[in-house]
Amino acid sequence: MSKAALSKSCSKGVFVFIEGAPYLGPWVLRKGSVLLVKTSASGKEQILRQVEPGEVFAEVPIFRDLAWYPINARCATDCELSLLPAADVRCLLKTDPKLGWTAARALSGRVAEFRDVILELTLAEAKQRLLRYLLRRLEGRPNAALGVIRLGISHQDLALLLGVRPESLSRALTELEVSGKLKRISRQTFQIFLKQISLKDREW
Amino acid sequence: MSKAALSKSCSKGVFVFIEGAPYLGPWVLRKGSVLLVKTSASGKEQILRQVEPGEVFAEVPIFRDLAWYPINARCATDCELSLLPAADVRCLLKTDPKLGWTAARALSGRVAEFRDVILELTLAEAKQRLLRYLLRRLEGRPNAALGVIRLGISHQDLALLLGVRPESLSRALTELEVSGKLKRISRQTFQIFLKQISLKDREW
DNA sequence: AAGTTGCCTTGACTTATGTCAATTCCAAGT
DNA sequence: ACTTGGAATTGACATAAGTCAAGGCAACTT
Repeated sequence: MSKAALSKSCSKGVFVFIEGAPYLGPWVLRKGSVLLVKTSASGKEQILRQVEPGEVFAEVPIFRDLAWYPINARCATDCELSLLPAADVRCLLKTDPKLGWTAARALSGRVAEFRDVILELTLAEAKQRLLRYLLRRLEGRPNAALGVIRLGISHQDLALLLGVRPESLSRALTELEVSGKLKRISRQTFQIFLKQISLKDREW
Repeated sequence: MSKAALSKSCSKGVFVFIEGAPYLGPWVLRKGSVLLVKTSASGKEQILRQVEPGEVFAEVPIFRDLAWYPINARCATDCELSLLPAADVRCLLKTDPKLGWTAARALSGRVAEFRDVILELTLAEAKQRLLRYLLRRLEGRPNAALGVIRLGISHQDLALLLGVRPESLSRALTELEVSGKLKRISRQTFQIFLKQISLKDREW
């Protein structure tokens, strides 16, 4: 498999690509955290996805034959990335037909993810969304019982991810702290008190 | 191609399948309108997609190996449907490797759709969402210039689709009528005055 | 035709979240 | 240790949308 992956380092705040830039291919995030952001004509922003190390992003245009990246990708932290050149990927997909099936599996996962984001946005309110985000972050970790989270993303960006204003996020955090569901250790670190979290907080 | 499609007729309001029911396979909508609905634990509902004739739905579980339908499918009107049995579809996908590629294309379209729904929900407010929905319905039609729309969906369901309460939809409609952007001909039919619609209404 | 039923609409009110300005906090650099 | 600038918080207020209750309209039944 001659995957000619092109490596790149980006520091915090830098855009890996912006909306409308020529589509070079999907990226693999090796280290750090990347945010996929859409900016509206009126200047509002929404973060569609927080990419974790090991994940692939910007793979959809491969299948839709788009010549441009449809969104912006900004580094939330210093990052290390690899570009998988579009031509190579397309070639690979043609030669090995089984990869089509693999791709379909991956994309169906993305559909499910986005479906959940939609439900989250419409069925839960801001405070609950924040709590559920923190819980999800806990689940992904090995020592989930401990209940300590390092955000790894600025409050501003987290607000965009949750679809609220930074001020609202700030208020939601203090409310959760007052109600005993979490404790702020530092701006980036929280302790979550799982015992104080009811089923209603976890469910839609 | 031995597609053993199983035909079925459903009348308005009937569920084609409900969340948690054993996964039989994807469906093709031949006639009518089907709504894919998620119900939250607290009883709130959100419509994820309005399926139009000719479209396939509930295909994601094929690729995710789900044994149950993850959402509800309700007929908004009397419908005619065909079931594509899961076993047959899986078999077909194995024998013809090119289909994996086709499936990936279809799924990437669904990802883009859902991405747009997320942006719509977070970047536009209710009145604008309604107007944009109506405009989208116009575009899909041959005589788009005419500017007349038949909803084909109850106001209640449209509200769920837009992620608002029926009352809010009602108010949004009257506001759009007052501002001269549309005229209610009947409860189901509207005339859209394209000249009165600014760029801002169309953009995010 | 009158009555019934199920939507849709309207009105009055509440609540969540947005907005904008003023601080305060914190971390990086001098 | 001090300075400084960006980020986070807080307060006061505005507004979109939700809630609940009442009324109206239209289609169907008898």
